Amino acid sequence: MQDNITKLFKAIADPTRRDIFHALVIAASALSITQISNQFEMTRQGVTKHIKTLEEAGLVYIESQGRERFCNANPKELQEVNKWLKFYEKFWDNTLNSLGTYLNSKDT
Amino acid sequence: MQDNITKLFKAIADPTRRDIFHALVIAASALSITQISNQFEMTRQGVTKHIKTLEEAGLVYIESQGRERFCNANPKELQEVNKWLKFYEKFWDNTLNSLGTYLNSKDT
DNA sequence: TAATTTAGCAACCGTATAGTTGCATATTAA
DNA sequence: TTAATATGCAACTATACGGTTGCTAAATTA
Repeated sequence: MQDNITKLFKAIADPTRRDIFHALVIAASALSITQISNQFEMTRQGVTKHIKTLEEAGLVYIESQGRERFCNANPKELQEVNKWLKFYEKFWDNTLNSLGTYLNSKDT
Repeated sequence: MQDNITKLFKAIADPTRRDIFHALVIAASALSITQISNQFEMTRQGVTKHIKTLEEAGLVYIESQGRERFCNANPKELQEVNKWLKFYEKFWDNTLNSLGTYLNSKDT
C-alpha cells in the first residue's frame, strides 16, 4: 500500500482521527469501541474504520477481552514524525528558508 | 474548507508533495514550476496542483517574475506541527501511553 | 512580427476516503 | 435458554484526491 511514515501522516491528517487519538491519550484507561463511539457524533462503524487506520499507522493498539476490544494510544509512534521534522528544524530559526541560503550564510 | 493544521498535515501526508517540498528546501534558489517539473516524472500540471496545496498550507510561497513563478519553501510553517507534537511528547519518554498512566504514576 | 516558452484553467478519469445502513456472530446477563 | 450487548463485515454513497490531456494567454526571444 504505502510506506509507514505516509500512513502515519495520513492518519493524523484527519481531524476526527486526531480527536479520537487525543481521547485515547487523555483517557484514564483503555476504551472499547462503543465507549469511543459514545464520545463522537458518528456511527460505531465509522469509529471502527478510524481506529483501524490509526492501528495500521501504529498509533493505536488493541487488547481484546471477551467480546470487547479495548483501544490504547501509542504516542511513541509520533517520534517518527518528530524525526522527520528534525531535518527541517534548522531552517526555522534564523531567517533560513532554503539550504542555499543556509550554505551561503556559512560561506561569509 | 478545513482548518490550517489539517491543511498542513494533509499537505505533508502525500509523498510526492514531501519530495517537492524537500527539493525546494535544499535548492540553491527559488525554482520555477517548470524547473520543479523537470525533477519529477509527472506533468507540469500535476506539479502545479501540488504546489497549490503546499501554498495553501503555508509551506510554499511564490514570487512572480515576468512569466515565471518562483517557488520558495517556508519550513517555518512546520513549527505548527512541532507545536502539535509537543503535547504528546511527554508520553513517549518513560513508559506512559496515556494520561491515566501519567497521573497514576504521579500519585505514587 | 512570428515563434517559443512559462504558465493557468477546465474537463475528465480512476481510485481512495469518510461515512452510512443492514445484517450476522459471539459473548454476557437475566 | 432467551434477551441484550459488543463487534465485524459487506455493500453502498458522495466527495476528495492524484494525475492526465487539451486549450488559451501572456511574456520572451529571434
